[in-house]
Amino acid sequence: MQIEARLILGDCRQKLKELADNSIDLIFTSPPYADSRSQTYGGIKPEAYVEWFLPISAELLRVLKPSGTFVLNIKEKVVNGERHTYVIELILAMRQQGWLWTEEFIWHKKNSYPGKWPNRFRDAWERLLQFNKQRTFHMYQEEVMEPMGDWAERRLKKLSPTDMVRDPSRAGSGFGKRVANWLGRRMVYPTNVLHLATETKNRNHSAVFPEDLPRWFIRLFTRRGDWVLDPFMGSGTTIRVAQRMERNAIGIEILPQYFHLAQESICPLLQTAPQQMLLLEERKPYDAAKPE
Amino acid sequence: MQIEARLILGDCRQKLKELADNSIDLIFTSPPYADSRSQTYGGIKPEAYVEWFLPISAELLRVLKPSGTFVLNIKEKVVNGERHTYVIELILAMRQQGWLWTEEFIWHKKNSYPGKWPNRFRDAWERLLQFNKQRTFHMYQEEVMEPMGDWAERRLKKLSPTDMVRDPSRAGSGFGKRVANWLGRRMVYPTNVLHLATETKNRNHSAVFPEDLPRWFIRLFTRRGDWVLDPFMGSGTTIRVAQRMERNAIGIEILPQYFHLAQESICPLLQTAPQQMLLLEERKPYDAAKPE
DNA sequence: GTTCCGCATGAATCGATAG
DNA sequence: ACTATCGATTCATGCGGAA
Repeated sequence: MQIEARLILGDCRQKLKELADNSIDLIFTSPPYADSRSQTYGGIKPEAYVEWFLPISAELLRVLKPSGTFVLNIKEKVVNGERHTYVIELILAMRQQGWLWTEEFIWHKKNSYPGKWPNRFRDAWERLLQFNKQRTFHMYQEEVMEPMGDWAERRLKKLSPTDMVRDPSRAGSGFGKRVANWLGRRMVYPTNVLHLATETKNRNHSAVFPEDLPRWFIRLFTRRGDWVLDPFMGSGTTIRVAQRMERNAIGIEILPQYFHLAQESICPLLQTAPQQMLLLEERKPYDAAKPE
Repeated sequence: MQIEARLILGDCRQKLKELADNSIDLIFTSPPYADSRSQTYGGIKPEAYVEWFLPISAELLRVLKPSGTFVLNIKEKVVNGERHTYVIELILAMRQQGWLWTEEFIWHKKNSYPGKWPNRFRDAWERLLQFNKQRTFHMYQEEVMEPMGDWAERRLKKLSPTDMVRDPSRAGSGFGKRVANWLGRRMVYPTNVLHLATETKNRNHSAVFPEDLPRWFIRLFTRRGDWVLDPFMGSGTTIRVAQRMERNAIGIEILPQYFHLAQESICPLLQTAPQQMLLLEERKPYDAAKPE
């Protein structure tokens, strides 16, 4: 299978227009937060954030396949002692644009060390907003299953008669369990809370998120050969992971230094390639069930 | 110190008006979520939720001290495959009312409701929205410090030793022995992610949050003798915890059966008291800082 | 006294079926 | 078409009794 990694240097507000309609399976990105990276995207003020992002999300809506998913990693800043409202305003505005706000995952940053401010604690979580074009979309839940909790060891050792049939007599909240279904089962489906540590080892660039984060969503929402897009590539974490997982990937980055960093890490053998289109070798089949 | 627990049977939309301006230090509540408890508050439709809540939050703004805090436990439902927007619309509307949206804590529900669906995973978190009247408010951060170590895992299990004495439900359960392990360990400030399991033992009331949840916020935002308010008391978890921690408390509940449940659990010795004003005995001084 | 084990239960959601 | 009801699915926790 030919896997392609297409790295584009430039402003995604323009470059996205070059992508075809309905061509992307998963968009995973972490855009510059308000007021940061002021030299690149013009130092977006929190008050102007929604207005700035909407033309971009409109393009993303266009290029995403109807069966595809857009995952937006974002967290609002504190401004004047308050959490700013630009993120929740963005959700409302994107729904007006036609996006469906399917779910909000929480990324719990496990190793964020407690700090101290007079009025608040250390911020240890970020939003992962899932948007879709349609109510039905591709989701490969089995790919992200996790080992069952310890309780299962003893729980499933012996099944009592009531394990087979549970009375649904409890009005409302009762649910009939079929513990027999769990025999031989070692894995369970995850929840919408992700516990991942932030990566601290890489000193060349400040990684916005750990590789496990895009990996989890790429597993969940794409298969080999699908297309992954990150319009704010940064140093290329999403694209690098996608490429390793044998997904086609498109990354857009406005800052040359980040672009080159991404280029180096994504295709070390082609560092000097003048082309932005990098064709990688065919790879052996990738077993999604086996962690890398 | 005289500690008061005032339980009010009725609709908080009316009963809140009887409370004095600027008299409450902490409001901690979990209002009926949209479409639930339909027989009491009229089964608020998600579309009408904000309109329904705003008169209540206006009263809460009036009764809260300028130095006080309002913590709102809430989570949006899924409607037609999407997360509904009434919660984030409520945040925007409450800011228009004059509230400051200071912070959003995450309650990670370790034992979330089971289930399997083709397009989503189990919902394992809820919002704890912190609102204030002013940028400066009372916050006693040292009261919720935790031992360093597995602080990411068993966050709220770690209470100060004095709590063991003051809180009968904790004492004598083998819990005190572990306290010894914490002594001498370094204490750190927590983050804005709380890891707690829902309590499944309570059969009388269907929608209880664990006692550790109000306890944590009561410690953080109040001192002994302060006033705690829960306008949607339910079976009285918040008020019961507040009373044990020697805070004055006011609870309002519309459903007689919940009200009586609360009354019984909050003041077992005065079950038959016709009065809604319960005056408890004077207690010896409580020193939260000093372990015994 | 511990440890182990059985078991009920919980702010759920989807798709199909019925009115 | 649009709303109401129903069955199916699923995992971790703490209590209480037993070993």
